[in-house]
Amino acid sequence: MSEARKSYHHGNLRQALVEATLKLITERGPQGFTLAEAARQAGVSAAAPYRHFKGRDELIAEVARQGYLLFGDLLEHAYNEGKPTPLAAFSKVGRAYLAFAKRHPGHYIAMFESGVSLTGSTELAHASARAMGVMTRAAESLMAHLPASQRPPAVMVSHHIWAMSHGVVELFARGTPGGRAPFSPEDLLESGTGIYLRGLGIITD
Amino acid sequence: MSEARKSYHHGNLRQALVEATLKLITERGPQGFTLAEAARQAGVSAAAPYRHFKGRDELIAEVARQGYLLFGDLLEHAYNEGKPTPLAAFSKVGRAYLAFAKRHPGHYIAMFESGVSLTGSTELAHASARAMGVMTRAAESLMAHLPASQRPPAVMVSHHIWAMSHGVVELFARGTPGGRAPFSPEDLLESGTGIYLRGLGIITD
DNA sequence: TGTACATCAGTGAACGCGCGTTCACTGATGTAC
DNA sequence: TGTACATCAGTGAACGCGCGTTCACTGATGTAC
Repeated sequence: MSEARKSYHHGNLRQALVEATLKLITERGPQGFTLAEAARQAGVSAAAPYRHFKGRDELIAEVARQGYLLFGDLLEHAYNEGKPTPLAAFSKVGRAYLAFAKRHPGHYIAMFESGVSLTGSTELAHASARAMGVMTRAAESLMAHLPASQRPPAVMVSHHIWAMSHGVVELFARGTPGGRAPFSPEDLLESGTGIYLRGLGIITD
Repeated sequence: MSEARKSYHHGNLRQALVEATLKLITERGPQGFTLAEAARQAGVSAAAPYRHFKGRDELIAEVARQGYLLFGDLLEHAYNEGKPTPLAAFSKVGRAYLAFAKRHPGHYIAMFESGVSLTGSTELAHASARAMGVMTRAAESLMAHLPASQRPPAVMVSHHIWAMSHGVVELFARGTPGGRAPFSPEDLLESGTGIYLRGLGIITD
């Protein structure tokens, strides 16, 4: 990290700033990050970032954008077009959600806790919509064989799952409030969605 | 707000600072709050808060503490010792959770989004544990008549519900990410917990 | 292949700002006698 | 009831700090001919 540059030009400052931001956000939270500190970590003067970003907010938005892209990719990969079975694929998506939050906390925080506005940028909105679309598709194929009368809208189901996943991440996978929980985040999410799916009539035993 | 004081002494500066903090947190987020601004809103010099709090963090912790107390009271009241039925009481608790987050956003943010540490203060930890205890008791009485073999631990169930509630609040009841949702937060939480309870075997139809 | 020149991506100094915190102080209040 | 005095809860000035941002600048790179 922050090797002394050989040349006057950095080479890839834009991405270096993104990575410094990830590190800072992970260590100090969404507000502990400053443009000046990111520049410092990239081994560059405080004015340099302005060659690549309009300002602080645009840098965070870029981090969030990259986060949504990666998130979408991981969810797509986990879903794998619903193979081998819709239920197995759905479970994998849930696990992928939690794994993403744990392995990429900086991205997760930029996406969901930084106050970044999805309406601010078309690309951001698009990246976000794609990721959420995977969850909705997973819910849809899961319910394909339920009688229409007892089949709630797929978007609603994906929102339920999203809410529970996000709640587990925020309350139990991070440092603070629920910290002393007797169950791991993974167990909680797995058991929670299990009960939920039984309620939907998708699991019966 | 911030009436000119008549006297040299404020009278109730401590609580006035708490209220200014609530207002600031609500309007600008947990980090948009500053001690200096809170003092200004209370009509007092920037040094005055130090007569009542050691510093910024202690003021936020006090706001969180009051929040947990109020939260606990509201949940207790909603639960009402499980009357008229455990199921009805449980539903009321869920609605009370969401109502609290909406009606007292400043408290909610201080409690769950400010990074305040529960281990920092015994009183805080106690107030928090009491509020969560209500949810666990509600889950317990709800499951009292389930056969032991298919009855998950009450703490686990209350964590599931807590996670889903928190997720709904963060994603759909606040400004940003899920903003454009086709369902209200209330509907989402109601339908989500309904499906979950069916999965538990508490609702059957 | 060489050269002139435009453009790009940095620098470093400077700015104004608001914050958190400390300090010696002073006005107001409460209490002992 | 009056007075002396201790304590409490404010003031206001000052500090050091780091931030975001702008600006004229300069070294490095790319390109037309």
